[in-house]
Amino acid sequence: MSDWLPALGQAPRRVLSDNVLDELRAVIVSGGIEAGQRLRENELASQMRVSRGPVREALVRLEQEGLVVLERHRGARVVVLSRDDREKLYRLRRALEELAGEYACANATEADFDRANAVVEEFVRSEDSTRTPAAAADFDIRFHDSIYVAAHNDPLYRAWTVLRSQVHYFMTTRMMLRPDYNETWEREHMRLLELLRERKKSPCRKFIGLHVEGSFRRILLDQLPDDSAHPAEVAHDSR
Amino acid sequence: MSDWLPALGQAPRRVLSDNVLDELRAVIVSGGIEAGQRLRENELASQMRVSRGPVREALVRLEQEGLVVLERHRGARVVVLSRDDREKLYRLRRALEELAGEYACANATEADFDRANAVVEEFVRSEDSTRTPAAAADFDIRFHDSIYVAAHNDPLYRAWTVLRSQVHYFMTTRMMLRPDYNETWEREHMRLLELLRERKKSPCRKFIGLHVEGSFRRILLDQLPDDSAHPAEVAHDSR
DNA sequence: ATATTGTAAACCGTCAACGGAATGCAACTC
DNA sequence: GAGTTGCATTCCGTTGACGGTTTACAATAT
Repeated sequence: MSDWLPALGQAPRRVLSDNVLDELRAVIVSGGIEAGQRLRENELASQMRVSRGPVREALVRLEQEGLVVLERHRGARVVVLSRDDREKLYRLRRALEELAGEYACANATEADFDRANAVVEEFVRSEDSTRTPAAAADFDIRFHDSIYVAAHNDPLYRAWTVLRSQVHYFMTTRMMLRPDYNETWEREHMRLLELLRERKKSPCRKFIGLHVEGSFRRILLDQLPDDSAHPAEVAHDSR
Repeated sequence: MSDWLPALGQAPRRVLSDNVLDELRAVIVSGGIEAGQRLRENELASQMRVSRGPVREALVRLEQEGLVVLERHRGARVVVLSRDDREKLYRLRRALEELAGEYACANATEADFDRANAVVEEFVRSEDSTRTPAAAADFDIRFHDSIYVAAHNDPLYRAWTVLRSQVHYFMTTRMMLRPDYNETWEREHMRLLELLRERKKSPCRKFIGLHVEGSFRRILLDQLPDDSAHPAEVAHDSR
């Protein structure tokens, strides 16, 4: 076997359902579809110029990610997260991410840190005008995802996968960009990277706990006290 | 609307892929298929007398549960868990279950406790001769699942779903039934139920942490020091 | 004999059509 | 007129077939 070639990474082996999945997820987490709205297989399929097969597969995966709720013979709806769900979500996220921090301290490589750092730098370089809530949420998810990757912990990453899209969705739809958002974001995430590089588990865990809780509180406090912002709910079909 | 009927629970609305999923999961977690073995869609479909559609859907769900690994154009294999994976799995399970205990203290109803208790009683009533590793693992999973149910925490339950089958699989394939297994199992789980009924979060968290860690250690210590028990691994197709 | 290339079979991804369940609306009853 | 029942439409679950990728094997060259 000859391996003298300049390490060309393996060719991407994507299939239609992968694209459908990515497209649907992107649209939903960016707030492009109202919560509770029905997702008709035929509609999605014809709109994306594919058959219903790949769409069905993507919907099953989206259900696993918690973005979509499937009911037998009744079709799919975009998930509706109650305030209670969101609190539980963040409490769980905190527990997972504290663990991720510890594992990252133990297992992260320089390449891992570089990838995480690249996200921060891309955020800093990005134009102010592009800083919509959706864009900011994207950056945040990408950074924290890179921490889970750096943990090199498969079961943990799979658990994060179950929360990630819901967190992303939640952030996009409820984030308010305060004036000090950019500065705070940059500072906290760079500090976290420093702590990880020092590979001291306990301080990492504490910082991450505070960071996750803080971001949740910031998002919540900018909002109305209850769910009155979501008056539509499920209700009768709104086509 | 008349609702005078004696509360007959909603009819089960199952479809073929549900049955395929349950059947496949049951076979895999009971150790009926070797780790790393290929799962051919055609083979499964014809054996279960369904078309490939429901099989494909079940396989996607099994991948989400971590029991199966899908590779594009290459098909599905039963997952192979390394010792490292198993350690990470149990560390994560511990974190989740500690959380579940706290939430169960806050949210569990009497009906929840009854259901959990029913599992313990069924275990006690069961014949000694039926206590195979697979049967014991079933009981254990059922009990702990009822704790997660009692927590009334959807995101947490979904995270548990991602681990449950792997834990189940792990327990079945590696458990040794020591002479004192029955007594220990009964005692520890009844004690846990007591603590939950007292609704004191901190003692619950501590007990659950020790319980999960203890069961992991018991399983591991009865085994060989490394993975030499799994010599097959992936390797070339063994049909 | 070893390594490489060509070839055929096996298998997966996708599609389109069929049958059945669910939903909404109209007709009907009381 | 309020509530119920029947009906038609819509949509989902399932199937079988087709095309492309992968894998295993045989043929060829070195």
